[in-house]
Amino acid sequence: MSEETRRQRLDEIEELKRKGIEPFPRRFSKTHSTRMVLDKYSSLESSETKEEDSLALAGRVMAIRHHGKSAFFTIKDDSGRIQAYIRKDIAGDDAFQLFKRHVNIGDFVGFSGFPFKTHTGETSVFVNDFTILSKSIRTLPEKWHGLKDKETIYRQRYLEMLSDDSALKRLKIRFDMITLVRRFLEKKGFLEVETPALQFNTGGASARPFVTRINVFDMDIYLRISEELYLKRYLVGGFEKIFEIGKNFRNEGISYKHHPEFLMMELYQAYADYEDIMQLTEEMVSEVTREIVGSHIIRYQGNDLDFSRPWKRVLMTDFIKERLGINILDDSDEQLIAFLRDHNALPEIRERGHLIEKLWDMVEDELHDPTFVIDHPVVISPLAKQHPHDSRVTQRFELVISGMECANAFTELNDPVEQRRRFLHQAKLREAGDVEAHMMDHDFLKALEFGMPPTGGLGVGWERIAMILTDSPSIRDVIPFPLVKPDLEVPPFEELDLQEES
RNA sequence: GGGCCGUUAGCUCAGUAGGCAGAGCGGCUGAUUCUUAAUCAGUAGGUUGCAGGUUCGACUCCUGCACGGCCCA
Repeated sequence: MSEETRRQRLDEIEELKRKGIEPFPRRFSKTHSTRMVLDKYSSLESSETKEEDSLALAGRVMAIRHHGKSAFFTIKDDSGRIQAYIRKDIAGDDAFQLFKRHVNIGDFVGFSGFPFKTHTGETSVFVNDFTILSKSIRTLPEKWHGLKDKETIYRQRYLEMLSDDSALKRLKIRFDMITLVRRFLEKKGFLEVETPALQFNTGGASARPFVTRINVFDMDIYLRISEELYLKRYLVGGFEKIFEIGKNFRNEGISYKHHPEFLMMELYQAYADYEDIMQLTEEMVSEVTREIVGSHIIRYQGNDLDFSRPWKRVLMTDFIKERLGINILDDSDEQLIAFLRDHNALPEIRERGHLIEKLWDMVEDELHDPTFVIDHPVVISPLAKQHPHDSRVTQRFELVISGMECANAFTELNDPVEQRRRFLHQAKLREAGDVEAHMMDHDFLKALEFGMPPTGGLGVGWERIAMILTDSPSIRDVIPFPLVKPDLEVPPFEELDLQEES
């Protein structure tokens, strides 16, 4: 097993130290990335060398092809891979022996040399000096098939990153996307702010929170389930255009589109309504996807999604009526229950809001192209302002892409009396056993009573959009270190190594 | 929570009617000064996820558990 290989490498490290060679030196002066060399010297002719140009590169050894007194090897850095060629007569006996005897796949190395192109036309670096930068004592995943085991990929994502260039690219897209969002919002005059993640009263969404313990107060405290109620306090305080990008935590199931800890972006704009926010959302998501994918058509899991503007809008009430024949505003609770029972989808809690959510769940996945689902019923929207033409619904929209809720927004409820009424209704639901109902938040109500301007607000689950942009089937593919049950197996040899070698 | 599938060398995977556990990559030794999944010769490496059961004999059949995946709720 690899324990043998590991043993050999540990011995090798000792051997190097005895020879006065440091297996873990402190720094290396690198002048070029692999990308820079490939870009700069692609125009060389085959077999052409450019000895006058001096290069210093560093990276991880990914492949070695020994040829007696010479060898080709490939290194990888964060810009890509390049081939290097080391020859005894050029690099010298010491450097060549060091390479030949002591370098393995997985080691970090640094070398200087000059560019050349092989007979077969591959841009390479001819090594004239060589050093080890960090010895690896475990064997890397297989060079051709890479890492396939999902469990290992999730538990040891670094192995997927270092062995699968497309994994690196996928994760980079996720982070690039967030950078683009920040740039877009700054350009629009939004200020990035922060709100507490530890909250005694967590609200702003229908979800079960994580409970933890704060020792100085000897009290239970929650991890936030949304940023909403604190961001609105900024509006009360006088900020007009703000956003926050941060982790939220919901103590719920894990699925291809749910993860207990996820990245949420929320944005609030004073004096705007949901119509303004819809325009902003469409512009923002379009710009970000265009920058990353460069097309209005995005291939996702075998389907083409059309991001061409303007995006379709459907009334939630109409869409459910059209697909299921149920009118969520006019039909009675009994009619909704009967329908859900017939479809074996009756939720545990038979409150109207839950019935409507369930009916919506049944049709949500029929929307593929980006679609705004608008004007949700008041009963499922306790923080949204009512529609001026129909007090049973709110000025709210959800952006659905490929059956996933990617964004949620509304004209924010800023009437403290109405907000109190909504909270009271939620409190009743909680008392009746609805663990996801909103908590009464007196501090927030007090803030509202000082006056909050008319405001449009938005929440975006960018990780779901990242799934689409990277054609990933699961949200865990764009979360670098997803939650997995801890591996309780303790390696038996930890103590042994230290004792034996000191 | 339910159903289905998976777990064999560091990695990717074979395997048998229930009868000595295999290959490739990687490692080690040697040959090799333009290779590129380099090649050639040799070689080491296994608690077959864990615990029980059936059996003369279990990687294989049965039960339970753990972890993971997919689907459903």
